[in-house]
Amino acid sequence: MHDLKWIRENPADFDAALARRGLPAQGQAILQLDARRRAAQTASQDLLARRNDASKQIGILKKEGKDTEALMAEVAAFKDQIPAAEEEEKRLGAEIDAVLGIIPNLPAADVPQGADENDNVELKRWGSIPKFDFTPLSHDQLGANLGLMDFEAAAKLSGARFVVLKGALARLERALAQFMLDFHTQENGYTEMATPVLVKEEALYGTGQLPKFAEDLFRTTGSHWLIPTAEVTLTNLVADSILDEGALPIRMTAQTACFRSEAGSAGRDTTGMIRQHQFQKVEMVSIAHPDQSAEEHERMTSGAETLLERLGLPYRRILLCTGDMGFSSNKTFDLEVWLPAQDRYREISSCSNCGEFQARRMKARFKGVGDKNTRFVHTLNGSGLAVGRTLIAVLENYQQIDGSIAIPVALHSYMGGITVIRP
RNA sequence: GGAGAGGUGGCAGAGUGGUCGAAUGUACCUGACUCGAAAUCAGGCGUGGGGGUAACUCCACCGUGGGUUCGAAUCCCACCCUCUCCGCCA
Repeated sequence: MHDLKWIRENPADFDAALARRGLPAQGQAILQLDARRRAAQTASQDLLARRNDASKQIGILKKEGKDTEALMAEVAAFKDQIPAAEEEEKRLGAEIDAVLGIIPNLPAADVPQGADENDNVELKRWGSIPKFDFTPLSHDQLGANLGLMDFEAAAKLSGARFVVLKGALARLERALAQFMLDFHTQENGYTEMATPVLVKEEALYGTGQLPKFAEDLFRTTGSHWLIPTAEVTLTNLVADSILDEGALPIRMTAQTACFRSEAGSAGRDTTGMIRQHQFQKVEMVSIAHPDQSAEEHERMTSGAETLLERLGLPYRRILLCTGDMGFSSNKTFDLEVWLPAQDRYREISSCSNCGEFQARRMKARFKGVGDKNTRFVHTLNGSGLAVGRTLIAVLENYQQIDGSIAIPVALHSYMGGITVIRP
């Protein structure tokens, strides 16, 4: 959500930033609506003020035992205008909200201009790409050969884009999540949280998934929606609050199942575990002071990188261009892990600074000691990491010629003595 | 699911139709006293929005949404949430 006041004062900057996102100018249209809304507000408030004043007089007169007939008649004369005036104000307000609610965050100044992922900028690479003296298999082939990854069983239960893991692979998924959580909580300053995965519409509005991206989500027949990421629950924990400045930054992490309809992804990544309707993810969320959010963004991304490094998985860091960034983000780093069978890097983490965009939508503010006004916090979120994709990366990068998987040393203590998963 | 109680400012807690955005206490901030602190005293102390260069002023908000009324924290209706007891249950 954007600041109307700011748009009023900087309509050209607003439109220029929208243009960077490939969107048409909307400043003028918004400001016209805004002017109409404020006029309606003034009109309706004027009526209310007159009514309040008259009512107060009536109260005083009655107390003095005087006649109030004349005044009451006077109020009645304009009172019936009030509902219409309020209605008009409400209608225009809703109209503005509808327009503003689907405008994405504006890109930060240092985000490169671009149309799509081809214009993203690679910032760094870590690790050496493993060389195999055999043809490396894909994770789903490896999993099937091990007899521990079953897409047909999942299809029987749930249809396409689900998986059943078994034995050591189920254990590996659990080990990875636990390894990640232990790092975040013990070394990275995050507090572990366990949150619902079913949420109300308001929460999804707060983080920006709604109203625009309803088709990407699953919803219940009741009024709940399934979260596509724990970013939704963790970030919305500070919704409708005024935090003490000293409490910032607030760092939270959670492992949850994530649910995505993958509408519009038909035909992409149809085999294997890359793109599932349900997957485990460890998420990091930071609620930061505006002055420190850039620093926090770097810190968060580094944390995700550390996990990949400890797992010995080659990756690169990408700075997303304006055309590839998510709706709520003003700057996003993606981490992409090397997948030998695909012979390319694939996204395994996305770390975004949303600035005050989400905070405005969910009214998450802070106040310093002695400050007169509240300010909006900055919200950041990042995967640390997508557990399913990390499992894929471990399988493919640590595969051996006999089809066995060597377990990265960092996971040994989590695997109950298993150091190699054999067919 | 059944029965009952309740949702008021950071917290506690008054307020059942009228100068109530809301007593009082506490916490917090400022000042006085003090070498300093405590105690004490005085003042201040919610959020969002409109108008105004400003001083300032207006509107809304007492769980949420409707309604009654000249006027609603207070009355009526619906919903949500919390607590207690009963039933069921991972």
